[in-house]
Amino acid sequence: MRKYPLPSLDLLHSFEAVARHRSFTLAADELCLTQSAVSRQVKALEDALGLRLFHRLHRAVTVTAEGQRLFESVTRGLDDVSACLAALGAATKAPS
Amino acid sequence: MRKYPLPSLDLLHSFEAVARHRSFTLAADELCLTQSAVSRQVKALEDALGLRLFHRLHRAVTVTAEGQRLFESVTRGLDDVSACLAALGAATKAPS
DNA sequence: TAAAAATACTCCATAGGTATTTTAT
DNA sequence: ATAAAATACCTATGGAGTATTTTTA
Repeated sequence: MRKYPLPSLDLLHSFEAVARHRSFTLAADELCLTQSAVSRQVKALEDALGLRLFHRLHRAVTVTAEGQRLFESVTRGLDDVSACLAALGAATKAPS
Repeated sequence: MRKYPLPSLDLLHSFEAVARHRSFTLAADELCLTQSAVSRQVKALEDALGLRLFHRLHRAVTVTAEGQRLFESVTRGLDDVSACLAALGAATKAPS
């Protein structure tokens, strides 16, 4: 009886970065990970949700309709939490 | 140049469960983890943020003022993402 | 070709379990 | 004495890196 049947939230964080940059490589830079790791994270998220989130094109990545909806939702959430932490004067060091 | 200097979002998820249940043990049950693991996750989050989030009392756990603010913010975010995923018909299986 | 994503392979850090101790009443 | 959280210790897993392959314009 879990209130939130959610996927790993860390995967959502990576998803958000990819959607924002429209690039796995740039997202990886921001997240201090390799392109390889981000690629697998996004795949893991898509598998967990049973949704395709990105269109992999030749030299571009675009979000699917579902991806766009999720992106907006996650962005709202991260913005909100981020603002909350800033207001609380929380340390802003990156995770691990 | 990371847009969101956020802690591990998975830790926020556990934090939210503990704050809601006011219990590490019950949160652990919900999260399919042990009390031990949840205790360490919350400690890791508090360390990462440099904030004390809970008052550990004798037979009760209560959130601090900062914890309450964060709890409200995280709850909003999780509710929103959760609703979004439900609307998209995403699979609801738990993460790994 | 070239630029970007996917993947095979490997490794090891660390997340989590078990068992125990501590705490507070 | 009890119930809950913290912690020491250990182990296995899976997350991440490197190197390579695939894709497609």
